[in-house]
Amino acid sequence: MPKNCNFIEKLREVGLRPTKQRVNMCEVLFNREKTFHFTINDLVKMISEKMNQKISLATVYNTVHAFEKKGYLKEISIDSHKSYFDTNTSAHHHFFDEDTNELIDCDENDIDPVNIKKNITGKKINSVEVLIKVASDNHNQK
Amino acid sequence: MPKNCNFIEKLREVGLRPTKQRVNMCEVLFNREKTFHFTINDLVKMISEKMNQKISLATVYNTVHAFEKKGYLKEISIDSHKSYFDTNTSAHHHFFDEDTNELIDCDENDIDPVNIKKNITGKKINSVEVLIKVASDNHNQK
DNA sequence: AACTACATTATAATAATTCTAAACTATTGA
DNA sequence: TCAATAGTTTAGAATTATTATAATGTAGTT
Ligand SMILES: [Mn+2]
Ligand SMILES: [Mn+2]
Ligand SMILES: [Zn+2]
Ligand SMILES: [Zn+2]
Repeated sequence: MPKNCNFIEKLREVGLRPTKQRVNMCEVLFNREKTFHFTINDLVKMISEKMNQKISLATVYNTVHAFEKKGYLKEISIDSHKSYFDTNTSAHHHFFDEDTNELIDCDENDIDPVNIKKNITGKKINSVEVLIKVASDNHNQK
Repeated sequence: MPKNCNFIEKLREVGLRPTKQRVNMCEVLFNREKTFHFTINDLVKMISEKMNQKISLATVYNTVHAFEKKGYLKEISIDSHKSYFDTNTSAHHHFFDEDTNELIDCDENDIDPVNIKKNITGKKINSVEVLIKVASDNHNQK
């Protein structure tokens, strides 16, 4: 999202009350050039630092889930026991760097579209996600 | 794995002591026709029932991780806060039925090989996993 | 301003997982 | 054969992530 979005408007549009906490979170999450990945704990720290005031952990959970439900955020699953969230809500794939535990977006050009030839009968495909685990070229095995 | 494997031998081969608990777990996990997916809690129940005696939760965790390290099991990540494990350790992809929370193996023929055109520089690809989330054809959205 | 619905908060509760340290067991080799 | 040793199991405590609770606060409406 571009700079100087009117987050109050944006929140109203999707039916979320523009409370101080939610607007703050919008600033931290969306008022930047590039999308990024974060954990809840990352986010709590970012908000506390940027806004220079405390925010309740429960509020961060609630608000992140509110944003997720409204399509502002996506949850990404990795072989870890943490939830990662993504401000890039378009359908895309990921590299996961096992050396650094970093989640990296695949570019459109990095990977060909996944071709599913046969689906489960009577079911609709809701999403297709590819996770490519990488590590340094050495003798590194997970 | 076929029936009547000598699990004691198998465990020794990979350097795991064939303790009573490990052999029991092998029976439950591998002495069957088809591979399957399970959570730790599933497994504790299965072992307790089949062996008709208690097993410590910590032992199940330890042993599952020991098996995972030795390549007997694979961990599968889903957008849930539970770990699923898989007795099918070959490289394969999954459907996840969001109606039933069931994890289903993709068949070789269900999906074309994933073509990665550009990898992260200096990194080796350790795994490529596709997760296809499906739900009943109705007005079901996650 | 007052009312109402919704949101935030601190804190407690729950759930999954890991840690601890004592008791136990498989393996080795005298 | 049997003690020594290294590795394993166990119950329970600790840790971590997440969710629930219920009191307090705030946004939107009249
Ligand atoms: Mn979640
Ligand atoms: Mn795990
Ligand atoms: Zn992403
Ligand atoms: Zn599988």
